[in-house]
Amino acid sequence: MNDRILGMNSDKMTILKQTELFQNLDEEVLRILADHAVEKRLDRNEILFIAGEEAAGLFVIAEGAVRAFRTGADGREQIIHVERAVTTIAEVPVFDNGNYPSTVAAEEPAIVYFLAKKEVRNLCLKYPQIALAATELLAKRLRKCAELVETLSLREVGQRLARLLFEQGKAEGKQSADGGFRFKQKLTHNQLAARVGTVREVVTRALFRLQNQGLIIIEGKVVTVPNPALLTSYADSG
Amino acid sequence: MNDRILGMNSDKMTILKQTELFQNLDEEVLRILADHAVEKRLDRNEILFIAGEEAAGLFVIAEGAVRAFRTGADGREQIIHVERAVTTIAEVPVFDNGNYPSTVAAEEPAIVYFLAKKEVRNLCLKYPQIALAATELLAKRLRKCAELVETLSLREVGQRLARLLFEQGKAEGKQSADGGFRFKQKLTHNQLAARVGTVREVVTRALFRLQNQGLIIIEGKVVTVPNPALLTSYADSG
DNA sequence: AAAAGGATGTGATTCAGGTCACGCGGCGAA
DNA sequence: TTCGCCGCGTGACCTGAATCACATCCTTTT
Repeated sequence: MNDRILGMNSDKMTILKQTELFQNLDEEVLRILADHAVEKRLDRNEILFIAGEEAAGLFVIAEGAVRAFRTGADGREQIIHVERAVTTIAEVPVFDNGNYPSTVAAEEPAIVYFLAKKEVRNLCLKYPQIALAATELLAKRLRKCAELVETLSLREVGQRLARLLFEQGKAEGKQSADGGFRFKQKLTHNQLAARVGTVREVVTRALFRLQNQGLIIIEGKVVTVPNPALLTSYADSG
Repeated sequence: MNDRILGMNSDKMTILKQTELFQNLDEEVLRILADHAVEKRLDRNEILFIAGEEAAGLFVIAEGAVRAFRTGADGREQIIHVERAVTTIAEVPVFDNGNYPSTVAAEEPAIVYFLAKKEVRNLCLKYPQIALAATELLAKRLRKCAELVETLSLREVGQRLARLLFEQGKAEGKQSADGGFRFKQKLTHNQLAARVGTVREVVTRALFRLQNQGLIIIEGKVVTVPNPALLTSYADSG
């Protein structure tokens, strides 16, 4: 039993260690942190917390992926960002002492560890590197968020979609010999819509338009971007 | 001369001291910081830096106000946030080492102090309270930004406008006896449009609709919100 | 006080994108 | 294998918003 607990916690420790926030902590501290981490498993689409709820702490995504989103009056979701293992989520309320800023649900089945706000703050006071890491993390998030604002406000759906596909390609895609991307699309049109800020039908149509313009090729679930540069330039202007 | 410089710098020091980021620093450090701060005056609408430019450091807004925005292909501006004296701006690139995430221009004539990235980072390493303050600042910004994303994506213009007016009222407005707000609108329809993510004409019309629904009363530049609760509830749902 | 330049109201028009309503095909559960 | 749920494709339609084009109006400048 003791053995099992130790085993579990060293698992947790190795997870925590992979986190941008806690990577610099030494063994001892990690162990303490791991001892306080409460594990929770999430089914796909299970909700972890809801925007506006009082925030007790943050979560480490140990396995799987989650999405942070806001829900409109009509039930439509706008995804703010998606995070996959291993990262933290819900740092914002830990540092600004507010409620959860968005709803978070499992995009894929996930395992998360809960860490109380107080723990994390204490750590920050004691180990400034964490605070530093946090600033970097938050700054990156903020940058992305500002970009999202721009595209939502200033670009049209086709362009937003183009950008998303480009990013997916760059991240997951292999370069074809000629410099093109090719990757398997794991998202449904509905999911794409939620990221791009629209609805399913519009995505379907926009994808066809992109194809007709020769910017992408879709065969089943496989997306090919023959000329990534063209795709971005489309995303950025007209 | 020496005297004058000292005078100027103690001015700067008192400004820096009012900043969320540097408020906890002691005299000595503030003095060093002030010595390195380069002052710059901005006319209304003068541009301080442009999105995508390499970022050399952050700015302290000593006087006036600036807006951070993104420009669309057609030249339309989407304001991300507005900051007025005394605060810092452009912290993001200091902490994540990227370029400036948005363009910043003077909303009102302004005086700013430039602080090199390196300075600020060194301070963070030496005085963890700054890093802590930075996390709080960034977290707040991020929260606001996420809210902006939500309204842009999920609410319509009338609602966004309603929310903006409500916030203005809450911030600048006096409570009438009956609990209503009343304040002088300092923004033109164009400026409102840039914040709310639309164009002038649409703002004009949306304002009339809000009036017809009895949510606000506009007399010249004076806006009255008879029932703030009604206004928010409109902003949040239907 | 005249001129110039914003700021504002308003109609007409166009259009992207959201809504509805189906049909169809695939895939997993029973 | 069959049933039923999703995910996808599509046409018809509706509507919020952007665009264009003017006509005031109000300040600010000269």
